[in-house]
Amino acid sequence: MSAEDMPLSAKEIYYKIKDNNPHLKLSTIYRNLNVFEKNNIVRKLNINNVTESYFELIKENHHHHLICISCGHIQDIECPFDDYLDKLEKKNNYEVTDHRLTVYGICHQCKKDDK
Amino acid sequence: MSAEDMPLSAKEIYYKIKDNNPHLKLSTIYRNLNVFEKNNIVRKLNINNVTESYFELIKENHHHHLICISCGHIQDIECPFDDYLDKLEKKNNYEVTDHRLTVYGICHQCKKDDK
DNA sequence: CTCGATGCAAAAGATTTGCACCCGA
DNA sequence: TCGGGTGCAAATCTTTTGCATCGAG
Repeated sequence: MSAEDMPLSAKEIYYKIKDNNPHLKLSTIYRNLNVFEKNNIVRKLNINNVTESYFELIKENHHHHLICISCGHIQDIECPFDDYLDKLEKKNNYEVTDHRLTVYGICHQCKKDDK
Repeated sequence: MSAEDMPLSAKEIYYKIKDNNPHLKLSTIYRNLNVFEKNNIVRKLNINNVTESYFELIKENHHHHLICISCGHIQDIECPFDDYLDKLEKKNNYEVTDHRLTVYGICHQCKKDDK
């Protein structure tokens, strides 16, 4: 798996790899992705109204996603939370382990194209 | 569908309804949920590491979710965003249409039970 | 009777799994 | 030779769909 910018679905990875590894099957990709996920190398993302899962390399910098509902483009956004999660944790008597923020919208390009 | 507190999966709805409506099939439930979703009566949720979709009634108050990864309990949390999304919109030249925040953790009860 | 809702069974699509095989250490 | 990784095919699970039927108006 290369240092891809954008998260990819298993099938996208499959087609991307196909040329160089014509024999690599989709099941193998899923198998490896699962191993990677268990070892915190990739993270699985679920996107609204999209049936397949997407996978992204876990980078050093914690971030979230801004997704164009028109073209499907995904970009990273900074985590806006400072002490919010600590407060939430205390307020609800939870031990917070993870959080996901996903913002959906229409990107600049798609706004233009739509006109 | 009753005024359920917690989001339910199609199957959970199915079993919940079964006693009173023994003939109602899962496919019908999916069909109705899809209609409800199109008409903004229910919202479909994707939860990390959970394969089925969950459905919640759309309430007046905009909110997000705090989910216990141990027992699966889901509770509403307030939306912490004030002008953040406006800024994000401008900064990225997006037209923001939706956003989801999901916080995962271990609830008080599960923390206790684990000991 | 007519139309929309539902039952029913099969299809579709994503993901997983069992088993056999192959290849490198 | 051994063990892990992969191919392959089938299974599994969720969700959707086509078609026939049922029932309220």
